[in-house]
Amino acid sequence: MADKTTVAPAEPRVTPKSAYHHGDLRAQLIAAVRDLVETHGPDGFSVAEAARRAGVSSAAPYKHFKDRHEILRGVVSEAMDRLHAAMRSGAAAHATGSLEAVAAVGQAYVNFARAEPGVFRLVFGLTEGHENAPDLLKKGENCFGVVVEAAAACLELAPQHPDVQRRAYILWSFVHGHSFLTIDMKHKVASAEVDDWQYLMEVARAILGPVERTG
Amino acid sequence: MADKTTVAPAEPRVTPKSAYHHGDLRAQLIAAVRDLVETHGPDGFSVAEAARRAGVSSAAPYKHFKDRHEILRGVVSEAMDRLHAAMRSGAAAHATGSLEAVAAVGQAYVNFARAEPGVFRLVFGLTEGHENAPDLLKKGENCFGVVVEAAAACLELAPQHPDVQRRAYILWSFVHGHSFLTIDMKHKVASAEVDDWQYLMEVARAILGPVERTG
DNA sequence: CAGCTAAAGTTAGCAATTCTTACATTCATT
DNA sequence: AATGAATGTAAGAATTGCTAACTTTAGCTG
Repeated sequence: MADKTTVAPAEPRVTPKSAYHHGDLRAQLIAAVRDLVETHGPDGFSVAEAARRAGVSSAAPYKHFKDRHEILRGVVSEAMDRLHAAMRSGAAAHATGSLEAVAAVGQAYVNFARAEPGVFRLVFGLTEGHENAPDLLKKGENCFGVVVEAAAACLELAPQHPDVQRRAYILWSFVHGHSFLTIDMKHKVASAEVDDWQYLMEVARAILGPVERTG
Repeated sequence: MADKTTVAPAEPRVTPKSAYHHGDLRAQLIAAVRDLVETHGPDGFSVAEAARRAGVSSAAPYKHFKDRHEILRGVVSEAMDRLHAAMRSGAAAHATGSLEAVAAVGQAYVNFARAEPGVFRLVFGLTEGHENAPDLLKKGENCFGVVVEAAAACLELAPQHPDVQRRAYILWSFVHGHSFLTIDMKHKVASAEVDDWQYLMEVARAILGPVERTG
């Protein structure tokens, strides 16, 4: 029944010839939910309100999504695609192997969190969506892969090297935590956007700088 | 009206003489909600279910809490007290000024997240509770204060020193991010608890180690 | 082009939830 | 004992998640 809809068509036929009943409701619902999550918080969202915004009845969404969680997963999936793209283009804006490239990946991450705190929180706060969604897990790992690649280039080691993996994870942890703390309680120390770059460079230098073997 | 109940009595008269109508419902509701949040996820909680578990009618909770958000805030407040205590006792278990003391604070943080992922997520994922709750903000800053103190002792500087603040924030970001990533997607790199200490020490060393002035 | 099928939408409705209002009970103090 | 405030219940309004049954339209086929 609703098996193929789980993964999402990804490309909604771009332009449906003559506007179905509605057009393509799926994308519009995801957009509406994204907006709701952003303005009213991750829990201040309802399928009914999303349907209302899309101009359809409250039962229509269930033709496209199994349940409310699947809609949220759709939002998360779309958001992760954008996050991934932002991270990649952040890295690409600097010389391969430079600390700046690493910092830029982190900056893209933080920028995303700042720009869409509600969605960001949803992406990483979704609990019951993650288990049944291997595609989301993979997208998460792809994002981590961008960090790994930048770190590997910086250390001039293979991405599979455990030292690279470990350091990349440390960097990711910092950026992830910084993003959350920033949007959560906008701590004084990390209030201004200007500070981000300084922080990111400092941490990248501290973690990737002098290679000291552990163990 | 519901002003004094915001902060919570903290000690509920210990043992009410002959069991009021109920005993002390407030603490029991918080406990029930904490359990629900832990088992069914942060969103899988309902006032009705909590009341059911406490053996009272579904309207009873509203005599103690203004609305469902205030109950959650109660859970968060209680959880932050425990987190704060754990962090302090973690630091106290090691020599003042040692890197181990810093790492132990982080370890306590991570342990909490692992032990109560649902509550942990609730504490830092609560959106509509934070604005109207300056006491929660303060408790959060108190937790940060533990990190600052440990870092200050380690660097032999005053806690107010900007260098201390900045480095403490970086450490906190890492631990915070690591905690989230661990419970979110239990990334392979950070699966075993044994790794925590190694990570924490490595980061503490990298951040607090050689004092290099920035700017 | 008629006609069939499946997709995509609607209306109606159930069960559950949040929160309010009005009422009942019990504690604690005088 | 009697009263006032705290604490509970019962009942109900509004909203939501989701299902069932029905209708419309798109797109294919003969």
